[in-house]
Amino acid sequence: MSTIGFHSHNHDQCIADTLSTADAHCAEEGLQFTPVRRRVLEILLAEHKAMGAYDILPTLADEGLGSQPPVVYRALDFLVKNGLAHRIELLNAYIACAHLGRAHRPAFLICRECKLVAEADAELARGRLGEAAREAGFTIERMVVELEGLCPACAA
Amino acid sequence: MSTIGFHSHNHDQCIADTLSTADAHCAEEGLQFTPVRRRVLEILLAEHKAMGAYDILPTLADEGLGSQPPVVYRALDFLVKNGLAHRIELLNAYIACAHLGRAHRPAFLICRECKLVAEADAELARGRLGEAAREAGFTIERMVVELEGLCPACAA
DNA sequence: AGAGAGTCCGTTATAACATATCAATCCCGG
DNA sequence: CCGGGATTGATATGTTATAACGGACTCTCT
Ligand SMILES: [Zn+2]
Ligand SMILES: [Zn+2]
Ligand SMILES: [Zn+2]
Ligand SMILES: [Zn+2]
Repeated sequence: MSTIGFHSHNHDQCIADTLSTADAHCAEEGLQFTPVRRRVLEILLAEHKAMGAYDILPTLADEGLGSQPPVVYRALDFLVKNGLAHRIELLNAYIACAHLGRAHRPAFLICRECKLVAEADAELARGRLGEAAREAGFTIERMVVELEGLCPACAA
Repeated sequence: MSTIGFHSHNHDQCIADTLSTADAHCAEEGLQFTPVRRRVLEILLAEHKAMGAYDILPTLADEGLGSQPPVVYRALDFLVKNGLAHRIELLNAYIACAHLGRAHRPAFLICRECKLVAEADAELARGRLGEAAREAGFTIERMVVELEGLCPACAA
């Protein structure tokens, strides 16, 4: 799994691909990909950066899609629950999933300088830590792995 | 490194040891371990659970040690900066360090049922994930590893 | 002693993030 | 057409965190 986000790429294509994959996924699963939900995903997709709920809200409001916090939080809950977006705990913010369609346990690389967020694979972290948890009798239900630091561009 | 928190242990001793280690550490480093700061650490030490700033505040207020949010946040910042406590991002809460004095990169096992938090070693997670970050050109400055699940007692 | 710097603390106000609740609407199968 | 489930609208509130300013104390240098 690559760490999309720090690599330069055709981002318009990246957006289009993700949206069509999301459409297909929701159709398959019988999920209602409503205008609010779709637009929130589009807004998140604009950049590979995390956005707070209150960053998203004004855009939604301008477009007449709802102007109160619950509207955006409900949409974000839907996206997160269905794997279309992820919540970044370190930032209290949300980001579109960069690996839509592929089952994955995300880990995040967060640049403290430019705020870009790349998505990597947390399975890579599980090995010995998973063993340690098992030895402690702990049942892992959710892993949060977030690495803060400097992306290649900002380190240079 | 053991995962203190889920094991039964002499907790009064656990508290006393940690406080005296903290006293010694602050003396060595020339840090001012003021009454507010010490009391906040004591409050955190009462249980191996994470507490929010606003859980701590009333106790402080009752004792005349400050009744406004900045008081407790400043104390928590001090404790976290100096390694005497850790912030749990998943819970927006704080916990006393269970491995005071030993250099460590903590990972947390958080029971969603009883809210106990155990501290394990995040180095265990670094191996292949660290490689992946390096390949992406990402410089890790801070790791947040938090595992939510069920502790042995609650799983039974 | 007095001036200046540094650190900590008290206080007010506000920012930022998130949810509870209830009513209205839409949509689809029976 | 009707009923139930999901979604949305709207108001209010709850929770977490910081900005900003001034006062108290201590230490140091002159
Ligand atoms: Zn892209
Ligand atoms: Zn960067
Ligand atoms: Zn620790
Ligand atoms: Zn438990």
